[in-house]
Amino acid sequence: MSNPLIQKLEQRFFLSDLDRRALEQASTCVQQVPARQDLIAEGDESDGAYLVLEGFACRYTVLPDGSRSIVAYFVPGDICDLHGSVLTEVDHAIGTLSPCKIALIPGEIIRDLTSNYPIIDHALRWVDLVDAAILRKWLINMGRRSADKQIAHILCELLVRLQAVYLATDNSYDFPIRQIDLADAVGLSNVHVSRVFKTLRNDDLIGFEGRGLRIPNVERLKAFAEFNPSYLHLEPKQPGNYNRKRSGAGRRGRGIQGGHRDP
Amino acid sequence: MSNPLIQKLEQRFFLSDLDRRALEQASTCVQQVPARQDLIAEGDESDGAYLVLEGFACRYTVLPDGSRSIVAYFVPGDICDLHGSVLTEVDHAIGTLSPCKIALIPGEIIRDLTSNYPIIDHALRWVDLVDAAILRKWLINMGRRSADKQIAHILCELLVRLQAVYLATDNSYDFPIRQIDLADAVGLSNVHVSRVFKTLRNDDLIGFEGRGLRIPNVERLKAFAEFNPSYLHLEPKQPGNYNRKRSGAGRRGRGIQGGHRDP
DNA sequence: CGGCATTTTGACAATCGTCAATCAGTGTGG
DNA sequence: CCACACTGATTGACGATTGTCAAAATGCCG
Repeated sequence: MSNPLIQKLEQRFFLSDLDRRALEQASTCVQQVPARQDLIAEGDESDGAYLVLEGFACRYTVLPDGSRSIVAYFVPGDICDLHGSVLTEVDHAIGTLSPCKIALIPGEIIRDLTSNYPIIDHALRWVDLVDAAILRKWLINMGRRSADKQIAHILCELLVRLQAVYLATDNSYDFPIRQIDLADAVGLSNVHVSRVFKTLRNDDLIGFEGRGLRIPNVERLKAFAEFNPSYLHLEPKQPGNYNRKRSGAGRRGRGIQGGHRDP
Repeated sequence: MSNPLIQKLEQRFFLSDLDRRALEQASTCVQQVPARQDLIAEGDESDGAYLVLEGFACRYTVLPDGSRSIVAYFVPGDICDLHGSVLTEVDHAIGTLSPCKIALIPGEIIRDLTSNYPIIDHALRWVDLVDAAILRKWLINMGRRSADKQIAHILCELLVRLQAVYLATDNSYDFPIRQIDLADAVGLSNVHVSRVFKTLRNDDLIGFEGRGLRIPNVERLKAFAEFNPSYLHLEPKQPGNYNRKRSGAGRRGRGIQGGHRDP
C-alpha cells in the first residue's frame, strides 16, 4: 500500500528517493481507529500530527448549545495539526467520521523533516496554504451561496481531493459521510441536506449506489456548483528546487472595488 | 508613530533591538490609499506583502452573481499575503475599507527576515496560525450561530485585535466599517445587519457615537457572543528563544465523539 | 442648501430549521 | 429464518429567520 501523503505531494512536487523514504519512515506508527472517535479532544495539548492513511476524519467544535461545527474534512493524505511547534494549545477536536487508519507522527520527526528535507519543508508549507484556501472557500460557500450549490461544491471538492490520492475515479468515489456530518460542515440541518440531495438526484447531478457517490456528468455538476479547482493548487508540478517567480515587487493593482451587487 | 506590527508581535514575543530595527526597515515603503481601492486584484501575481499601518482592509471575492464575500478583515499590524514565495497565484482580491496607510514589503525582504531573524520567522508563522484560527472561528460563527451573536462576536474580536495595537480603549474603538462591509463578512444582508444593530443597541450591548463603537459592558457583550479570545493567542508572552513544550508524543485522546444535539 | 452615501423601516416572500412520524437498511439473537 | 432493535434517511407540516424590494430618513460634505 502506497502512502497517500506521498501521492498527494507528488501531484505537485518532485520528491527524491530520500524524501520519499523519510516520509515513509515518518508514518510507520499506524493505528486503526473506529468511526466517530476523537483523536484529539478540545483543550488537549498536542505535539505532533496525525496523517490519515485511510478513511475520513474532521476537525470540529461543539458549541455551548450542543450543535457541532465541522471546519475541515480530512481525507487520506491529509495531515491534522501540523503545528505543535508553534501553538501548543489546540482549540478544536479532531475525530474520525468513518473507520480510519491513522499514522502518528511525533513532533520531533516533523521538525526533523522540515529542518533536513527542504523539499518536504516546502511541500508542507504548501499543504498549509492549501488548507487555508479550502477554509476560505468554505467560508465563501457558506456565506454567499444557496444550499444546493454549496453542497454540490463540496462534493466536487472531495472528488478532486480524492482523485489526487487515487481514491476516486473520473466521476465517482466512496462516500462514507453521513448526511448529518455534511450538515455540520455546511451549516445546514440534516433534514435540509436530505432535501437538497433529493433535488440533486432528481436533476441527475448526483447518484448514490450503496455507499458510493456517482456523478453522471462531472462538468455539469462543476458548472452548477461554480466549482473551480484552482484553489486546491493540485495541477502543475514544480521542480524540486522550488523556483520562485519574481515579478517587479511593489506593483499595485489599480482596480476599483465597487459596483458590488449591480448587474 | 510606532509600528503596529511590532506592537502586535511584542504582545507575545520578546523582540531584540535587531529584530525591531529589521521590522522597521522592512516597512519604510509606505503609501496612503483611499477607501475602497484594491491593493491586489483577483488573479494578480504577487511577490511580497502589504502591512496595514492605519485603516481597515479586507480580503474578498466577488461571486458570479455579483455578491461579495469578505473572508478576512485586516487592521493595523496585520499582514496581507505573506505567501508570495509558495503560491504565486492569488485567488482573492485585497482592498481597503477605509483610507489606509499601507507599507509595501517586497518578497525579497520577507525572505531575508525569515531566513536571518529566527524570532521574526517564528512570530510570522504564529501570525499565520492566528489568521487560520480566525478563519475557522468565522466559519463556526457563520455556520452555527444566530445573526446577532455572530455580529456581537465579530465586534468582540475587533475589540481585542485593536487593543493589541493600542487602537481601542477598554470598551470602545473607531469603527469605519459600513454595514454592508460587515454584512459581506458575516454572510447576511445589509438590511439584516441594520436590524441586528438595532436590537443590540436596544439591549444596550453596543452604542455608536459618530464613527466610534462603544461597548457599555464588555463582559456582557462577550458573554452574549460566547466570545473567548483564546483563539487569537494574544495573551502570554513567550521568551525569544521560542521554547517548545514536549509532552509524551503518541498520546491519544480517548473521548467519544457523540451525543451531539442531545441536551 | 443640495447632493450623495448610508442607514433605517415596512411589507412581503423564500429559505431553512424544528418536530415528529415513517421508511429503509443492517446487524443481532433466538 | 424471522423478530427485533438500532441507526440513518426521508417526508410533511409548520414556524422562525433572513432576504428582497422599495421608500423614507439620516448624516455628511461641499
